[in-house]
Amino acid sequence: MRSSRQDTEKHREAIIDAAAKLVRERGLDGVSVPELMAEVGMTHGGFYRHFDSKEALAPVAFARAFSTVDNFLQAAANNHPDDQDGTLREFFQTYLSPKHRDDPGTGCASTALAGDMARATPGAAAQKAYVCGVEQMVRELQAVQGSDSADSHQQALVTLSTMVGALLLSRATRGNAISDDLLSAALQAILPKPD
Amino acid sequence: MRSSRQDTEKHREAIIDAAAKLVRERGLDGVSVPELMAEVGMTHGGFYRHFDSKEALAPVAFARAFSTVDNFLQAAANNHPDDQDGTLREFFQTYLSPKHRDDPGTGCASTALAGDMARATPGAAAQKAYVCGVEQMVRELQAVQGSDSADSHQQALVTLSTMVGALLLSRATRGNAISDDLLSAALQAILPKPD
DNA sequence: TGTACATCAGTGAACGCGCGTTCACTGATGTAC
DNA sequence: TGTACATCAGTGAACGCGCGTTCACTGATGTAC
Repeated sequence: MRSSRQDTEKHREAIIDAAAKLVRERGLDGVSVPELMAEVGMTHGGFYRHFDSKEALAPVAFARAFSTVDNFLQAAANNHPDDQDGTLREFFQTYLSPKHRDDPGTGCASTALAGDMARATPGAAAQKAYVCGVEQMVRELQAVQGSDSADSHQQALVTLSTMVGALLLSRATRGNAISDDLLSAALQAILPKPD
Repeated sequence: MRSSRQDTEKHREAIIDAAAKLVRERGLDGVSVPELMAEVGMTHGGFYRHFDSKEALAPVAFARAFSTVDNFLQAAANNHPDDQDGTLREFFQTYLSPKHRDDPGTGCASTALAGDMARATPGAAAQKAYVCGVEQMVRELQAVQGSDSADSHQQALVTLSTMVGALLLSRATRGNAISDDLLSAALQAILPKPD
């Protein structure tokens, strides 16, 4: 029954990947250990060979969850080399799309986990991972959005707030007209103005 | 042991008030029936004289939770009669304050419940109450913020998104420098420009 | 390279716990006369 | 207004359930020689 070291590492990665997805979809409390392990085709007992507790998994899963949104921005940047406006445009359009709204499991962790972190114990490892992810997202946004003005940090914070707020409200109101309106209104507001 | 009709109604209101507060602090899943009833000085069994189930309480508690933020705007309006800019200024300052961040139980329901509703079953009674509350908040914001332009509805949606996003991210990053920065950056961005 | 043995990844039954909910019971309230 | 009785708000023990976690066990993997 014992797995090889390679398989063990693969299993650990699979657990983290599954947790990163499920945690964004349902929150940490919404994912049980048996359920998580079933997702990767194992039984619950094995979980504790990889993590001391469910709590110990949280920061690792959160950090993994944040790596997805990086891909959003990087993909946009790759599609528009040396074109910051084009990069931003694609990034914003992807972020504030019905597709992203309807698929939180593969989407932005800042938005998906914000509600949980707002209630988490400040200073816990999970929150540290979350704050780290948000700060990195602000830095990346700031770098692409404009290093020209002195208040580019503030600008990035505002843009992120609008994005997170619109996406979360859009998810929360899904099935109603206002859900789409929130996405398109926010997109209009943050899209770089054409010259 | 039987309560009078007056007392019964008082108890029901106390349960709803307590639920409206606790649900904003910890989410619906974070509040147990025994805990809720203890908050109003009763035992859990009596809960089911007032509500068929915990699920049936949710929309009622949510609707109650939304009445608080109305007071934010109305209080600001009362302090600045016939002064929309002054009203908005006070409203935004109150909303994006460390005090509001640190006290979700008495604060805006749109923000406090957004994370839970993003994961709720669309169309459920709880979500209907939430959507209703958000729509009313947009309407009120639109009325105060400016009926001059044709896209005042869009403007209200964007402002709400920024407010909700900034407040939620600020809560989620509490204890870190970025938490205060998010509030002040968003406040700067949405405050009406002095003439 | 083969062999003997220790290691340990994963299994699944079992634990204590708190949850939402039920229900027999109590006794003050409300009603009928 | 008084009295007899039905009603029903609230109590608290008890239910089944799923949770996080533990642990004896299995047997393939890794290691020592």
